[in-house]
Amino acid sequence: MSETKRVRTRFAPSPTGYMHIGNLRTALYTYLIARKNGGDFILRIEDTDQERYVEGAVDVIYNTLKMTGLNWDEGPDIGGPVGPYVQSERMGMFKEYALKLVESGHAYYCFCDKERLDSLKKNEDGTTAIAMYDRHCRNLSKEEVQAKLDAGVPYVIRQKMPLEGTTTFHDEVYGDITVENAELDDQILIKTDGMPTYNFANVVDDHTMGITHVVRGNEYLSSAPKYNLLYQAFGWEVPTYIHCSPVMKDQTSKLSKRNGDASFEDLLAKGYLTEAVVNYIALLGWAPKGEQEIFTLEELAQEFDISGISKSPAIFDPVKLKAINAAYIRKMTPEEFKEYIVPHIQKYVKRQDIDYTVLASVLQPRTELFTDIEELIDYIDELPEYDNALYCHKKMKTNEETSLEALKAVLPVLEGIENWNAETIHEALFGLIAELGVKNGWLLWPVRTAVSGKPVTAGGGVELCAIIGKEESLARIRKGIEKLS
RNA sequence: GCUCCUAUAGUCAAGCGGUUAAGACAUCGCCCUUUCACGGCGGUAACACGGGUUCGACUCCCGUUGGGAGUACCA
Repeated sequence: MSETKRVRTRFAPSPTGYMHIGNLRTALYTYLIARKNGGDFILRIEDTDQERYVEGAVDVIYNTLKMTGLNWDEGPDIGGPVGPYVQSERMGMFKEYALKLVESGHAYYCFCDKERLDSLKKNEDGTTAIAMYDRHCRNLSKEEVQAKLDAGVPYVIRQKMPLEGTTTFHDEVYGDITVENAELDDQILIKTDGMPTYNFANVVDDHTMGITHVVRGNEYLSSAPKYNLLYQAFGWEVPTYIHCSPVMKDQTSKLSKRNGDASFEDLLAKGYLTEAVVNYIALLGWAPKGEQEIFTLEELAQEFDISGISKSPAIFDPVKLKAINAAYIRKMTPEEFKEYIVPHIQKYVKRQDIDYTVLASVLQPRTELFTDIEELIDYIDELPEYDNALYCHKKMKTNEETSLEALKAVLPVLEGIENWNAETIHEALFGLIAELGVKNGWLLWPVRTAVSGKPVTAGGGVELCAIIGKEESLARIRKGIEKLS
């Protein structure tokens, strides 16, 4: 292992139409490892499966990575020294590499047809047999091979696995893993159509692109020994492997498209901030050294360490995501939050002549997701129907009588305010409180109730009045007085 | 079936043979307070089980059980 070799990582998604959270996490870790080490982050599109190709899927990949800030240094759109970066454009080279392996005795031609292969997978009694190729063509003589080739018999090229001994590979998160070579299937490298299988293309691509750290899901853990053998057969340096455990929906099932919460897009649609999502998934399967949990992407690039990646599957917890989202919202400046929330307020509130600044300020500490705000602002357009019982509050020492008294005292004071805003209202009402020598709640609770008609609101009486304006506030207080009389 | 991986509170997780077994989210209580939040303080809650190894195991080994993955001319 050369210490000075520049770190190069790659994210190699298949364009399947949406960005799975587990995939995005892999992309994030891949990116972070490159950045942490001052290396290159490469994007390679693995589109060799024409059947699964989805229109526009590549854009989803681009857009997601851009939005989350996972900027790539080389990729299909920006090029780079080891292109092309789209696998389907690299097809020409693989067969040559496979032929080299045939020559060196690490691979061989196989002429078995599908029928014969299928028959191997079933026992005479119909039960499923060991799903391994029986190596029928492994020992054909040069002449036999040539004869079949000349006759134009379709073939594949298979990897020739050692029959005995063991193969050990090293993974940065799982450590050394050893398997019996006898367990390894003589996997297909080149298909009948001359195209490489994923397993083969991946190794060749990673090597020719100079990838030093391979980050991927741990579903590849079992194929890693085969990869290693391939690298060795070519005489190539084996990259550093980092296998990540899956992201789960619950104890037994993976996060899936069906659940509607598996993709990055879905999360955004639910109201989550991209920074919060990135922050959360970083934590899902990785633990920072210290106790800080809220990180910007730049901070993550500093803090990230492979040793913090965990081995067991992690369950995606929307509640924790929500808490992190809330932390991001509280971290915004009041101006940022206002800018962010006003468009959402306008989805639910028709009136335009309200004090958005005060409204935003009372909403900010109470908003975890912007989709939560609807019921916090539903009193603005019109006063909800409410029962006089709402005026009774034990702790505030209020009841219908005291409330009537309070509202009657409040009305003229508010009427007298020229410049209607939160400060002047506060000043006026607290002046009245001092004058009457009553508890804050005794006066303010009825105001809040009369103005909102709700038992729970974002903001107190002063803020509510400021938000809905003088005219509307006075009208609602008069209505309250009327109801209580 | 076979092979590989994995196992600390409800969840994410720290821990690398000797700890009062961190922290965060959730939950509960208190304080603050014009409601609810926010904020502050505190509480409940975990080493899956059984064998070893060791003076000593959450930590190492072996099983069992639970969970995940692989076993394609898909990626």
